[in-house]
Amino acid sequence: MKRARSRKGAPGIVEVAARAEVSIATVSRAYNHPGMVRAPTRTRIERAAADLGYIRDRMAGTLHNRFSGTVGLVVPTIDNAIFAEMIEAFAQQLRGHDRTMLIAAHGYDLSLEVAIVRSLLERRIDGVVLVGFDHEEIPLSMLTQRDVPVISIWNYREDSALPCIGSDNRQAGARVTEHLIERGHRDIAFLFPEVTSNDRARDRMTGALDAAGSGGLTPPPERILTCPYDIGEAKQLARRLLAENLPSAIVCGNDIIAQGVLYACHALGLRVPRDVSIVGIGDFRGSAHLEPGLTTVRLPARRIGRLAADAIVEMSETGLPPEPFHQAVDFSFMERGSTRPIRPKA
Amino acid sequence: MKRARSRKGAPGIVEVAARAEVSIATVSRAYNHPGMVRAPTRTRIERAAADLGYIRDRMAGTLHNRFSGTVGLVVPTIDNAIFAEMIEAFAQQLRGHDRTMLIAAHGYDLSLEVAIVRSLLERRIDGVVLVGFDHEEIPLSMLTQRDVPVISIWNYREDSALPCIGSDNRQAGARVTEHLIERGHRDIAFLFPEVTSNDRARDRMTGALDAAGSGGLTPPPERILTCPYDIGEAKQLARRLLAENLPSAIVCGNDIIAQGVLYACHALGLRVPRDVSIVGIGDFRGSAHLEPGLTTVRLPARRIGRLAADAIVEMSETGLPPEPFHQAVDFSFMERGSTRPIRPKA
DNA sequence: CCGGAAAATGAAAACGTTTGCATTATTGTT
DNA sequence: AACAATAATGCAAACGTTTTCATTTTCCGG
Repeated sequence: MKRARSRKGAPGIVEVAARAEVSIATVSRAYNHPGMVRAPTRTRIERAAADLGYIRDRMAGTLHNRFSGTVGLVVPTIDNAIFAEMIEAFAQQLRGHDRTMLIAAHGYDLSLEVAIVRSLLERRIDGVVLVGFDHEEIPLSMLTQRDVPVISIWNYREDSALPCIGSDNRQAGARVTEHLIERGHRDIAFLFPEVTSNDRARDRMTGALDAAGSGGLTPPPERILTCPYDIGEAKQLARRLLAENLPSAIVCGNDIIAQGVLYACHALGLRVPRDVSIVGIGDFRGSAHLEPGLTTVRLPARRIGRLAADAIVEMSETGLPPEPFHQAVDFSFMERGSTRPIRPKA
Repeated sequence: MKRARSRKGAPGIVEVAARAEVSIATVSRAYNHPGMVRAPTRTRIERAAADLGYIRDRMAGTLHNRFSGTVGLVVPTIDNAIFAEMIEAFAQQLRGHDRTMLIAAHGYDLSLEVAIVRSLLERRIDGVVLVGFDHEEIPLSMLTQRDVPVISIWNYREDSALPCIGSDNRQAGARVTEHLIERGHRDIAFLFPEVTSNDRARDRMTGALDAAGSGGLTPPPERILTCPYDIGEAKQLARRLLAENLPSAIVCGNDIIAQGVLYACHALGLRVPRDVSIVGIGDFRGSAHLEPGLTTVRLPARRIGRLAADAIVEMSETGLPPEPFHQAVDFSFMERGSTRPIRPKA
């Protein structure tokens, strides 16, 4: 049984107006268009508000305005090193714009996204940021029907239907693979997460495999493995792979998998990079400090978060698509200790 | 210049009511008290709503109700392995209660908390969850003045002023230290994060040092170091410590520091646990899979998140303090490969 | 088939703001 | 000092719901 709490000591705009001896309209303006009210009046109002401990009710305002000052962020998961970085940067940048973040995770279950977007819409968000390009049709149409700005982040495609801010994951996958090929590696294994309904992983894998092809390599099926996003499971999978038939190098779909693989090497007494080279993708916090440091590609998570915040706020204010519509944010290749050149076997 | 977007195709309750040929009151009831409207009517309404693509505006309802269905979570940072786990569990559990999470991070700057709490209050949250016990007076009083439920999570004290759900960090600190002492370690170094305005770290350190004292140890000042929450910096700090004057064991304030220390050992060619034992606190994702596995204390992050969600929702519904007011959630000691017993030097 | 109780529905008044329009105060100009 | 022009303020009508109270409909036993 719900019991409504009494609105004990919460003064409203009316109380402030009374105390400052002005109308509520003036109080409202003092907050929303400070330039419109004379300095002395404003001071009186500020004083009154402070005395009373007034906190305005933005929800009430939202009713009249078109804007709630709240932006939705929908991610696969919060509990992920590199998303977390992006999320934090996004939230912080939003605060700078006097906006608040509503966040929800769907755990890679796209069908959950519709419920989530719906719930966001019920809260009258000013915009939504989604991760990647794989989405169901319904949530997208719900958003466009209501003219709520949407952007896709993390991945980049020059021809995406949604405005996007992110790195080209195909290139990232290609980059690390090329690095290995350039160094003379020919027997390369590929460990990627499940790619269904995950365009980032899919693009990375495509990029990696294409690069292999361009390098004259055709990795046999047993060299292409699906691996969960989890250090422990990656480690276990890698142990089997490494024990059976050691490749000369391993391309990992992300740094977490790479970390698992590296630990598997430690556990098996294999030396990295002497016995096997490892590359990751992402450059998670800590990847640089592994022993040896992980060769990987740095995805600028914080930058993407900040840019996304700026873009979605601007879109909600102008009502226009962002400029540029497709924004590629550069990644950088980080060569560290986990890879080394090999002489091709004669 | 702001340009208000037109409310293009967004039907309101009025449109639904018209199409279903009932009054708006009935539509409202169909959503909020389904039992109150006859099945055929309800079906007509649902049909109409679906046809129109109606999404209710909870903000408008909030105006009349006391509740917004939104709960605030204020954390030091989102970008932290173990908080992220808690956050995700919290958000998920909230969704189960048909609530949404507003989250904000203050980056260990408590003075920011007041701005954050204020901003939450402006959004009419139904409750706030804070991390730990170190808080400024103002945000707390703002909350109590408005009768907004608050709970503190993560840490536990049987006499805290705020209701709390968390583990006893003093005990956690003591537990890992005792483990080392029991195994014969006498020269123990302590690496803890800055403890000002961080009661969790402070309690862990207190616990660790107390345990040392009870074990007859009085660690000299050069064995007690302050270490940032960062793998790289911890690694660097540890390199110096280990090179100068090797202790037989190291107690780390959290698993991130422990990870840095472990990498420092690898880098220096020290074998763990042969040359030095390491313990952490937290049991972050991945700590089990390090080589060697990290001996640590598992703090049940997800459980805390879930319990917190349940508690804050219940408080907002009943208006009563939670039961129990002080909830200790057990941690478990995880003995793994990073520690070993030593024979005391004769 | 009726009367009365119970259940379902409707009409209208909130909720706390913002803003268009009307009104009043303040300038600056001769 | 008087007048227009302009700036500051107030009044009252939104905004999209929920809920109270009154009214109508349904249900049921006689």
